[in-house]
Amino acid sequence: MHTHRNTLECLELVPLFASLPLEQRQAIADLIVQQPYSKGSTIYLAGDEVSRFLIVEHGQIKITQSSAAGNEQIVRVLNAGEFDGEANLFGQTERDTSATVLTDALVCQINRADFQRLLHQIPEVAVSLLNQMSQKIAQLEKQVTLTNTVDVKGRLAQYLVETSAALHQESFSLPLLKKDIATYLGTTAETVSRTFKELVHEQLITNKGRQVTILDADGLALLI
Amino acid sequence: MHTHRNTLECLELVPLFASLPLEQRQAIADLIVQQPYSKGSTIYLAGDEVSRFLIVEHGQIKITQSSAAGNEQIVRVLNAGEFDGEANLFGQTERDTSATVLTDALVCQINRADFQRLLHQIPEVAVSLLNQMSQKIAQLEKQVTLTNTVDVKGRLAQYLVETSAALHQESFSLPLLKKDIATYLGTTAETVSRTFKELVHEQLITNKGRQVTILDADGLALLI
DNA sequence: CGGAATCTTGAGGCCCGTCAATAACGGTGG
DNA sequence: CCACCGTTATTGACGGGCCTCAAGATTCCG
Repeated sequence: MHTHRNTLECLELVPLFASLPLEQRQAIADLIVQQPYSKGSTIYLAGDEVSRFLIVEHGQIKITQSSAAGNEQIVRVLNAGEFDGEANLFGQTERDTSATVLTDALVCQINRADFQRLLHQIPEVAVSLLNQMSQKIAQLEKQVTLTNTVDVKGRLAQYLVETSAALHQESFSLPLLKKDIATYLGTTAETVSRTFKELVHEQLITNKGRQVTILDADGLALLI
Repeated sequence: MHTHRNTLECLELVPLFASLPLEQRQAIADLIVQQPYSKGSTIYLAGDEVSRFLIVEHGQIKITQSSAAGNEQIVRVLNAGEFDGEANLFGQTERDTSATVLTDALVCQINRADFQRLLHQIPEVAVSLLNQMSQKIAQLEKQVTLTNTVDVKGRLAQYLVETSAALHQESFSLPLLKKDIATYLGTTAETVSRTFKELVHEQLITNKGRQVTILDADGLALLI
């Protein structure tokens, strides 16, 4: 038995399917399994054989990858409406990343075979997915360039501006722990702590605990 | 007038289209325009309005991105059979990267409208493209993790192993200038030079000019 | 052959990673 | 409500990897 109304809601907030006519969305909704995850739980680990496509209905999920030395690196953070697992719809069945739940989350999942059928039956889904994936590629390329050419202060500035934009407010609560911000930026918690202090001292932001306010977005942009 | 046989050849060596039946490949071949580029020439620059999908038939092309400070960063190198420009088939019409020809190259191009039509007419093309793009995403994620968690020596080791594998030989001529290897690895020419010396000293490789021979692939892998 | 680009080598300094210890938080149970 | 504990954050000292600057050597190519 599917909880039909709920899975439809999930589809509606996802850009990937939002443009489809209702009839097609309903057909897709029947393929979806909803699953809640609580904060701190693991959705999958690197090496797992998981061939499901997943969409975040609400909550936040971090996707991490570990180096041979065992260092954890955050590859990206999924927010509501974002998806993961497209690589596992094709050849690759084994995950090379892990997914951990940052805040209580609701996740919609479609299994590999169903999704494959969907791609062939509804070309618009494939085109829409291509569109989303091309954006993801562009964003990853920017991230590569950023970490290779900009110092930690600039990367933190970039992260704060970006986060502020995503939340549509210049005063906000950090969605990640500072130690997670550190691995996302390719640095350490100590350096992040010191860099926050610098930015505060230069009156570009205020920061008390997890609360951040952007005072001078232009000044931050100059650091990037 | 199309040079029918030539454009077909281009399709055949590209994984993106290789699995299609001949009839469909011929239809696609009619949409393709072939263009030769000479070493050092520019295919497009960041900011250009280029809405063409391009496939490398032979030769090498480097895709670069510049930071605000003006530092050039190599995002990736296209070899024969690889493609670029998928982001410009959808919303984004303006390039945010530049493409420069490393060795004399032959490039097949399809314009945006034709390719869009193709995606809707032949679902296999869309699925195949999704597959390729998902691999690109996985590779970019690995690169992000690598540059963030591994030191220059490890990154150079990784680059050499990867290049050796791509060329199917353990003794080869570097496809990139060392200064380009530097920007690809997110470091400087000086550091690359010193690191080569280290690897030679540790008898993991030999290196005379542009010529490199891998002596101990396992030893290199330990550095990653 | 000659000029330009690339590569190498050295010296010096700074960013940032590591180690270590303390402080501040945040959730839990009495 | 507060005491308690584990987690997270801060701060300092120190060292090392790598960037910068500068000069010379080598290669590339017309």
